[in-house]
Amino acid sequence: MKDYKGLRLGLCCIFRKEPIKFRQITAKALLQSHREEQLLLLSDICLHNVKSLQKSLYFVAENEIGAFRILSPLFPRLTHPQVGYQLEDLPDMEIIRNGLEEIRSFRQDHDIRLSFHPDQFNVLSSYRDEVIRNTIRELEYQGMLAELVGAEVINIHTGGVYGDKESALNRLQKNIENLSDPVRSRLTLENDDVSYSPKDLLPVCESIGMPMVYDVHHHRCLPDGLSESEVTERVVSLWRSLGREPYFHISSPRNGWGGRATRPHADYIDPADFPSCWTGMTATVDVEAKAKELAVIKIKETLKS
DNA sequence: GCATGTCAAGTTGTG
DNA sequence: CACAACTTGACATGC
Repeated sequence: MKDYKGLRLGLCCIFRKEPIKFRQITAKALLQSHREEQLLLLSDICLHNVKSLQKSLYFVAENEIGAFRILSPLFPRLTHPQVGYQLEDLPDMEIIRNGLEEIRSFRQDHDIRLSFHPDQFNVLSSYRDEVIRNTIRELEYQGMLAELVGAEVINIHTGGVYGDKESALNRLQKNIENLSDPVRSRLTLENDDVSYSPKDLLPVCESIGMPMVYDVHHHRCLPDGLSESEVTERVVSLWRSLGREPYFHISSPRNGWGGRATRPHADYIDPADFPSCWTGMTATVDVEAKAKELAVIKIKETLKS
């Protein structure tokens, strides 16, 4: 049984070199077939993706990577209004469920931290009922999956401001209260690079006991007067007060810090971008870099020396 | 084979 | 005002 003390690095969703692929399908493609055929196709893809997730965890364990972010469309189009489905509808449902259970126990035995990061369409601060409804449906799907595979975190961004941040944050809090327990207990808020900084989110998170995922790259794109070590300290005590391990994100800009286009992610992490106050800490750091597993392994080596 | 356009969904900032 | 960016890629189509 692996037990991570100190920094635990996380891999996000997919691989660059390692031959582990996830399959996809669009609603448009599905709509060309009848329901029975759709479900056969979807079953194939879901089964393939569950096997790929198993392989991902084997790779992660072998390379002493401590966390893995599961890509959102693991079960593609599950909540789509026209072609959506339930696990029970899939012909291979039993093998799929067994696969998910195997993932859950492997994760536990190897102390691998699993997370979800729902897409940008999930906005709990929206003033539109339809957006909220769709968001909740998607979050509930990810919550159900999180239960099945033993994932601990469902991390989202706050979303829009709509010209009035305070009202938006109030709507966010109200909508969070109405989530089911599997979702609410896993939900985390991440600071973004255009609207919500740690200074905006920390008071909310601290008041409702919601952990905050600290993305230091976003913080550098959207400075708020708080220093990185100040934010780190508050984020850490927030997670610890909930008895959980803190969660950070790191990435490097593809085009350097000088120009305007700092947002796109680079292939690797520049060690100089890694906050010095994080080293030696017991925490998880997801590595958001385009070279994926290669970037995680590389920064891991660098941090060791 | 390989290059290219398309994919459910929201919001913001840029050109 | 259209479009890219966001965590980004995979797939279908056409040459």
